[in-house]
Amino acid sequence: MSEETKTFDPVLPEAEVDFVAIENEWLERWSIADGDGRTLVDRYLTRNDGAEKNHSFIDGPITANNPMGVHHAWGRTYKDLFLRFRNMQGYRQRFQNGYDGQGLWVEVEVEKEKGFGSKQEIETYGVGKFVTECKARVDHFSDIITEQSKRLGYFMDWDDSYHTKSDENNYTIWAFLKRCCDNGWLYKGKDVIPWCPRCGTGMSQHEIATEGYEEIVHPGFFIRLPLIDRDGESLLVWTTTPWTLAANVAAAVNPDNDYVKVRNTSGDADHLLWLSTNRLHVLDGKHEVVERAKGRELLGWRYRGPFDELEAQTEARDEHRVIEWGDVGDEEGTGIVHIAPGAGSEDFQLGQENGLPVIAPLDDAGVYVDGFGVLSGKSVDEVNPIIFDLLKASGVYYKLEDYTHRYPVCWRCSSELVFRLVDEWFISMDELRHTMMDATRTIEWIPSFGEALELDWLRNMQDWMISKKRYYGLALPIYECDSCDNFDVVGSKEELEELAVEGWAEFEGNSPHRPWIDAVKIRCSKCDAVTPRIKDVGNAWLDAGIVSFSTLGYNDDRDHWRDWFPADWISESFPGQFRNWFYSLICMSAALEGVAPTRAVFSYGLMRDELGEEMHKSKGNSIPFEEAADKMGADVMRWVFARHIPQRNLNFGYGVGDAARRRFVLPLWNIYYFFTTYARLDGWSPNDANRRSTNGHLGELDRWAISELNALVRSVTDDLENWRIERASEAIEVYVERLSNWYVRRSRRRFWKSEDDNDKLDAYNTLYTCLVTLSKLIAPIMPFTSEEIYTNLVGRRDGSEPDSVHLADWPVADEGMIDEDLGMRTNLAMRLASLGRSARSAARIKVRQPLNALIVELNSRQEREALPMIANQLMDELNVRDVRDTSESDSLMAYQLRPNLPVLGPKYGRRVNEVRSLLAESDASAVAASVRAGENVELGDFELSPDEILVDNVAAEGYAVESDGTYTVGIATEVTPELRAEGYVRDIAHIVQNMRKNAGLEISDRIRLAIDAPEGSEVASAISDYSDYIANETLAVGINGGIDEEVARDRHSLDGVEVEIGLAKV
RNA sequence: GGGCCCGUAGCUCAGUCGGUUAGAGCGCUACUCUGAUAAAGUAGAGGUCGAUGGUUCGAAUCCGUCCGGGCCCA
Repeated sequence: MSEETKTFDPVLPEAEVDFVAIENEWLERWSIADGDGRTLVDRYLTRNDGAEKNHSFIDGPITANNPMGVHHAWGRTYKDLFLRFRNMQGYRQRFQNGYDGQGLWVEVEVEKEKGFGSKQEIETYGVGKFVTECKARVDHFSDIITEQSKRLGYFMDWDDSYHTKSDENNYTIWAFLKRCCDNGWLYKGKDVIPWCPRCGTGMSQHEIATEGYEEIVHPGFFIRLPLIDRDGESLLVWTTTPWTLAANVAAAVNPDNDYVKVRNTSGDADHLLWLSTNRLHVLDGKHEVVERAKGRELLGWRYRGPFDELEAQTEARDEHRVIEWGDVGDEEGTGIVHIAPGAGSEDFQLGQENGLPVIAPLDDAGVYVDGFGVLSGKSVDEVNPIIFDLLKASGVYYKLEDYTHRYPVCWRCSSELVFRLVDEWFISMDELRHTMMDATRTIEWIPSFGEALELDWLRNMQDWMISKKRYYGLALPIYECDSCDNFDVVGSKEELEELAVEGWAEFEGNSPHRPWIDAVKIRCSKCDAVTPRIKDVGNAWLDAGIVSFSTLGYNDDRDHWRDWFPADWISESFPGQFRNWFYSLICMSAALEGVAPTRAVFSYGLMRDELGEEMHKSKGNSIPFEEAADKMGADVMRWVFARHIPQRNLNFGYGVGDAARRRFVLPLWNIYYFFTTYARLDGWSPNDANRRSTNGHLGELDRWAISELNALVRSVTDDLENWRIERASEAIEVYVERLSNWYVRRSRRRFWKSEDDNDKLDAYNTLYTCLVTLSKLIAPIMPFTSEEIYTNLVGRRDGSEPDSVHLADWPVADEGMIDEDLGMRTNLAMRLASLGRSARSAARIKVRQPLNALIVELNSRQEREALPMIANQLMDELNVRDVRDTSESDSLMAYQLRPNLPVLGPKYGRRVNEVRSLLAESDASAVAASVRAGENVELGDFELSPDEILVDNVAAEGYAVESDGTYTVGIATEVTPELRAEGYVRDIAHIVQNMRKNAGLEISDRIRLAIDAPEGSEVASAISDYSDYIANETLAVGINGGIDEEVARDRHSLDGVEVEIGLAKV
């Protein structure tokens, strides 16, 4: 096929184009294998395989527990677009997606499916079956997310996704834990954690913070704690959890607060009560204060506990005393707090600091253990009445009232949580903390406040509790000896095989999960006893934190690992990640290698609905990903994400999608549609002959478009290299807007009037270059639309260019094409044209009516010199015969003077105000003349140079004047008979154009015209004087030469003169 | 109690290394333009730039304090 016959495929106008259908077509085409069995995605992924330079990305694993929502699409868009950008730049990259698929979250969902309500039911069902189903669930949803991601246009090596449940991941964590153990960081400790008595499991702080609080009415229960060495005196304490009283060990006061001793003056005067000065209103009856004291004076006082007779109180019985705690407030209760270290998290901390005994009253089902008298064997939900009775009997009961507060509940079954003492395994942070903080400081945090957030967390973090008493998760390779106090940690599968003394055959062939792994036993390294693995599984953040090692072959290909570690960047939403993934990633990297796992962290905020409300399925305001993809399209969605400032929360919905479509996608498409429509009509294609400028040098407008394009390439590249995606996309949007509303609008006639073939070729060439380059710039953000445009313009015709925009090289700015002066004067032209239109509008003279002159007031010599170069554009744009600057027509303008503050301020300081008033009093036109002439101006004590005074035009005789504070234009308003005649002619041409369009004529159809105007009228003579012009404008081959088969006829009134026009197709 | 982010038009948000009359888009109103046409342009209406004190010739912008919203930690 010869070059001449190649043309672009027809393009649908925006009103008819179906972007979603285009996206689905591309998904299809991208997945079709070529002759070598490779799809376009394959070719994209391997594009830079031989490249020297690489750019390493490590994916934070997505929870494969449910289908992904639009909020995931947000984060995945960032990942995809930065990967695409670097791929086009030629960097060798890894395209490995990650799936998080171990831990309680998965268990919970499977339990829901099965209708399980407790751990017991899992045991009964069979741990093996249960774990197998957990794995199946993860596989199921990772498949779904993979398909969803493809729909988003996310190009990844989907067959190579890593899974945190994989053997490799689990065994690499073993190696990490072994290292921790060797360093002496791993230990077994106790902690009091929130616990669901019904489900029999602990809750992490994270699980509670997310959704686990409800308004609950509890007893607000006041009791007396009689003081041992102060007869008749008691501490008054208050609690909302009476069941914890049996575990009471101490009472806490704030040493800085004020306390009082009071006597009841209206009733029972026997008991003197101590409480906070600010809590006197909680007392029943009338009271008098008999003593005042600071909290610190109460410290050490011993008291009799409410349940001292219980066996469980043996250790604490003689220890009950008042201790200090700075967090005790006086906003609720009595200002004296009952402390039960075995039944409250803060109580436990305080107990540890004060060396208090710990009394743990509950078993894992929330039932009192032995040693609690009548309470033993009773559930925590049923003991309140018993406790009230017991304390009434012992005389310390004071009063009971209802108290409503927010209290943690189980996010699964809504049971009220209790706090329970458990054995857990920890990694000590004492030695790691500083390594981690140093590593954090080497990372570039985007946004920068991320560093402060991470450091804040690291400063305050406690030791990492890594164990969980559950079933499906990392099998902690800890073997705790029953016979002595030793424990061993196994660092690899091979090591385990070597150490195994029983159960290996049973385990072999299975993943290192419960229950299979539990069959294997080793010998205690200290006493030789046969030792089983502890039952606990690992904290899920171990699974995600290890991936900078496990996915890069740390254990078996160290060179490969070194090639890709540390990552150049990672990216996740920041809420939560500072104490989760970022934390665990940094922790494990610091522990194993003493360095940061990544050079940069790019993070972003939360997605909300369009009203700023949190998205919830139950609220009905969440948007399923598929629905959004079908309704707004992936590209529009991605553009919304790209335009958003990442660190801010994103209010997302169909409204913002539609705004992005109208603001950016449609204008871009319109340019593309316009270009291809005319190129097809003219048979223009980008062959070698057509791609050369036949004029030798391009005109002002073309050079501007190219100059701005190169400036755009430069800034977008810089922005993307520095993570400023919102600026890159904004710059592209601004460019497209100006290309559309200045370049194309100003150039339209060049495409459809063949007055100058060379000029027309320049226009095609220029717009072609702009569109092709734009398609590459938007390729990372909008993979579908860019591909559609690029392949039509380039991919299917030019063998020297890649056939897909996703295989194209990222454009490099040609600095030589960037002309700052040209940019300045085009901005000036746009500004002056806008002011000119405004002036016309104010004078109510439409643009179609030619006028004689536009006078402009400029601010610098540079601008005055530029004016002749943009005069033609202004004449055309504003339909005026002449453009002059005020230096040639002083008398037409009046002046107003303003001080140039940025110059004067630093020079004169507070005396600026004197200059201001002197200027106001001066002879404005005389000063303006001096400024214009470049002469200094003397005002009072000041001698001001021309650049220190700004001159505005405020009025003009016979001119419509507009000013924007920087520039002023005046447009001559006189309409001479000659100008009026030209106006009529343009009106008629316009009417005919509309008739052509309404009659359904093609743009290139020739016509015959019959125009009747009253004889002797100005309109009639204008028509005959300018018949050539009318014919040329409307593609008429004859006017008033008689017409056959008329297709349109219309009557119009021009200045009250009736004109009738008939039109026929040739 | 501590750390961090945010507060600008009816809505969504730019702007903030101090500078003259604080902007855009959407929405509303009027007018104009029209061979990209369900686009575009011009104008109007709409603001205590959260409050307050300070620094400065000059503060939406810098600093202090406070208020409100949010995230995290305790």
